[in-house]
Amino acid sequence: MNKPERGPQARNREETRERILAAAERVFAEYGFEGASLSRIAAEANLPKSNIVYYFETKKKLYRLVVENIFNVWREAADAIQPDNDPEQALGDYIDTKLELARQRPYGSKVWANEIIQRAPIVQDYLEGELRSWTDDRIRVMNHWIAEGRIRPINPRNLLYAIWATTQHYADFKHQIQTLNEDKELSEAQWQDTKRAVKDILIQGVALRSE
Amino acid sequence: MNKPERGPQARNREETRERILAAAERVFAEYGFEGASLSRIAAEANLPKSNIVYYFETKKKLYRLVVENIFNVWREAADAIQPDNDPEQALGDYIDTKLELARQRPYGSKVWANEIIQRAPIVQDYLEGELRSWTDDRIRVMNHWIAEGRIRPINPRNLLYAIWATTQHYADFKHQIQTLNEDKELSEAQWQDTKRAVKDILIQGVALRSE
DNA sequence: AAAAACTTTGTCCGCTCGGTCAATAATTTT
DNA sequence: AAAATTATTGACCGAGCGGACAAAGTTTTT
Repeated sequence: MNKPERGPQARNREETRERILAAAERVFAEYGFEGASLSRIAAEANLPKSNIVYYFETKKKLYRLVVENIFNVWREAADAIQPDNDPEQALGDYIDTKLELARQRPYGSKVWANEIIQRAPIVQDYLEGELRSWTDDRIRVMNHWIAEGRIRPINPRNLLYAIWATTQHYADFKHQIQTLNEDKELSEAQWQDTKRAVKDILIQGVALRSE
Repeated sequence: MNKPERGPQARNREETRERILAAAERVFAEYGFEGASLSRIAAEANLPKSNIVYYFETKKKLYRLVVENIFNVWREAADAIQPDNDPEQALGDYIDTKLELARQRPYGSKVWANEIIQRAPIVQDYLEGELRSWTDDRIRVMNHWIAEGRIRPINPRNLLYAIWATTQHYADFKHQIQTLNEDKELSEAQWQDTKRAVKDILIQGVALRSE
């Protein structure tokens, strides 16, 4: 009856699950939910297809886990958006972290984008629950900043969307950016440039003119 | 031999093609290239599947036309980005037009997003040809503006990406925005707000501080 | 009005899909 | 070491896929 004794089997089980999840993130990102096939995911993970089904039961359940993963990562990135923090600093940190995630986890971002483009057929409940309350919290903070005259009175919702759009663009449209960069990945220096430019544009957009 | 006499047949032919293209835009947008099926497109267009094949031969060719359509619409939207125009006016107009397109042609935008997310398996040649030269032209204009000290010295490429990302976000992530808006479509007033806010953020981001 | 060209549509095909299942192998519990 | 549990895998299934094709209907050209 006692399972959680973490024998070699349990460890391997977790490793295999992670490997499948990583493969699934890549494949879902590049083909969308319907376009991704279990056999492609299996090939990517170097496992037979039946093994995937054994661990995750259905394609839909596997997909949901992938989507929830990226959402949770993003959620943590906004930790700095708190009433008492300096707005420009907090938003700058948020943008930095978000861009870093676009760089490190582009597949997750693409899966999310795909799911939303297709009108969230699988995770709509997530949007109406966790995403909505999380977003409302951040907007409340930004309204607080505006009330205190610490940033320009810009609709926080549109500001938030601008941040999301701009940062995630570097993941979702990575291929286009690369093509427009002579087919080369962005260099370290270009990433630094990008972070500076994005913050520059967006932060100056909300900063008080008097500064 | 003479065909272009535009009899009732020719007119009907064009109507049918347009109906299929419109249906295909919607279906490709919501399911991606692989997820979209010819039978779904056919059902959406109220035609038998064979008819689609008759007019467009293959799914791929039909898809390409859909993608080229939206690209051409977007291309025209940037007409105002010319060296002699006022930068803030020109960029503001571009943003306005781009947002209006996000509102009126969300499906086209979604198809484009899907194609890029999936690394442009069908239209890569387009990216390397028309998109690249078009983009370089705009960047040249913006560098000209910077050299003349008419906008802040922000990397034009990042600025362009910020504009694309932010405007297209309102099409591609329309469903998410709607969910965060109490499941209601944006009202006319909200669209006006959005246009103002987006321009406010991005234009203030490039505007000279001295103004 | 006969012939030619174009359009519409139903049927059919080989293939891949998500998922089931049973056989087997490996590990853990008794 | 026997029994029970967990993990791995190949064979298989009905369904839907993109597309080929031929028959029938319509329009245009002779």
